[in-house]
Amino acid sequence: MAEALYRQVASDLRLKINKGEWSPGTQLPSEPVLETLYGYLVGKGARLSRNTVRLAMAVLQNEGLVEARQGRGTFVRERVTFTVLASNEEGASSGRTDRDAFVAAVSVQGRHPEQLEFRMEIRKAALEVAERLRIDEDDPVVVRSMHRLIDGRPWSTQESFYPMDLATGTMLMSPSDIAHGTVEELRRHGHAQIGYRDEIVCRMPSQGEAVVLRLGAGVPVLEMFRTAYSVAGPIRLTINVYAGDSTRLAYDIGSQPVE
Amino acid sequence: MAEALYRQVASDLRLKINKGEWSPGTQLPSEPVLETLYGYLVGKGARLSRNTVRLAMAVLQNEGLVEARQGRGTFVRERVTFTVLASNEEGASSGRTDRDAFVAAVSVQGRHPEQLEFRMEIRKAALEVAERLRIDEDDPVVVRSMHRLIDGRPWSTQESFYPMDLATGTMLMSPSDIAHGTVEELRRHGHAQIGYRDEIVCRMPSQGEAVVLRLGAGVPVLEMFRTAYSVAGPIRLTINVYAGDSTRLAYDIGSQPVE
DNA sequence: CGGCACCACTCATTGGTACAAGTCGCCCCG
DNA sequence: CGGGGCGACTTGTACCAATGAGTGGTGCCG
Repeated sequence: MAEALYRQVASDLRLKINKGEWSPGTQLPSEPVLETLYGYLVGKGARLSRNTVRLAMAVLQNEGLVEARQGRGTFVRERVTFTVLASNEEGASSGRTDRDAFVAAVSVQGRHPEQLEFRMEIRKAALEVAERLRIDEDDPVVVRSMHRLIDGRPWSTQESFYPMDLATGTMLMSPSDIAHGTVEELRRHGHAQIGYRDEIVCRMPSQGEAVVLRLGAGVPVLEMFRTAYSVAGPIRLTINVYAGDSTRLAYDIGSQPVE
Repeated sequence: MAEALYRQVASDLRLKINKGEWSPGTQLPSEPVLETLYGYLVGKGARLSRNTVRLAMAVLQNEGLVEARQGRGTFVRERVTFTVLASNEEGASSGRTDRDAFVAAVSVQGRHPEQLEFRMEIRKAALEVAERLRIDEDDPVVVRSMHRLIDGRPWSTQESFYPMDLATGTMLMSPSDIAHGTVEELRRHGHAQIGYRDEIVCRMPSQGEAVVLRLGAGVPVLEMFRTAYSVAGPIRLTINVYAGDSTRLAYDIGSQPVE
């Protein structure tokens, strides 16, 4: 066997998509059509079985190239990306809120931002949280979380973790948004932020994430762990999970040339 | 229908893996065994069809949780991650080479680094390259590329693009490694690097990348575009493609607390 | 003329079968 | 005792069939 039939079909379809022969949004031929269309691979006038065609489509879906909608058809996926400049957020001088920062950044790129489902709760710290905040596992932490949307599409989830001893007596314990922002609120209580470390990984989404972010098959997520520090140590851990197909993170390091 | 059978099977297997009931490296029950094992989902004493079981396994493979090897079995995937501190590389003071930086960073984490397949060629600039180097599409660029391995496993590919006018007359045109490093070589020719911008995206690998990096199904890649600047403008674009399941990028922004 | 029912088409799920191909160990034969 | 062959077991590929379920348009009926 030279190469599996379904791989040949997938490769040919992939080629057509990458060459722009089928542009984003285009509907692919239906499965029965593809059966006869690629029948020549096994013989003149022959047809492929439906399973073989579906295996090929599964490959492309897992690559995030196409998206199947039951009852409608299969379409070339189209996604626009939003760039997050992650290196100059949370400037010491700014009095703007986190919300404002997000709204401003998105609006500049000509999109419509939204923040949803703001929640505050108290949880026991998981291992990856405890390690970064330098507390013990299962120590209580304050969690403030939300979802973000761009142009009505789910884009990212955010969870911020604060050590209990820092949060007590501050507005961080309030179950609503803070007008002047959490960074400023912590500063007012003697925990001025001096910097942060971002750790970035990519992986396939969990089931829950796929639902919340409305990710199709074959779309990975970008996960960012931001540990913020005061001079005394960690004051916050923020975990952002971004839809991988519509997010670009940017960091400016050192000096940038004048434009 | 409550939920598709194959999804129920996948969910249950996923749960067992995540709970650590099956640790990394463990062999999963074979397909025929799973058919009977989960037969109870459709009725007492019943069996699932092999297709259903295989669909469930495909889900887990696409999530990067397990890895099937023909003739052997299906195994819980095990991967260790390597962290790249991307924010303090290429310091102006260091005389170290790029190679040394990689080797040192990996060795510190107790692993064995390798660099392979060094190549130099001249190509026409693709759009994404031309935009960042601020040259015209199809302008010639010097490309220097390599693969990197950790503990004998492919880990990342790197391609560095230099504008033709900067590279001519420098060692960048030589088809071999530069002892003092490319940053230093450019500085000697009047193009001192003052900073860079990193852009990070994640996506599913192309077929070629999956082969070169030996990625199993369901493993995404992290792609980093690093545009380096002198005071006059862009002097280099480096594109790194990392195996997503074994890479963590880190950026330190602002001050870090003293340890 | 408006709304609803139905049909035609799409992909989704599940069942079955057969054979190919890779891996490994056992057993027999030299 | 050593080595090769064979067989058992694994996943991979390919086919067929039937039914479920979502979408959209057409046309009939009130």
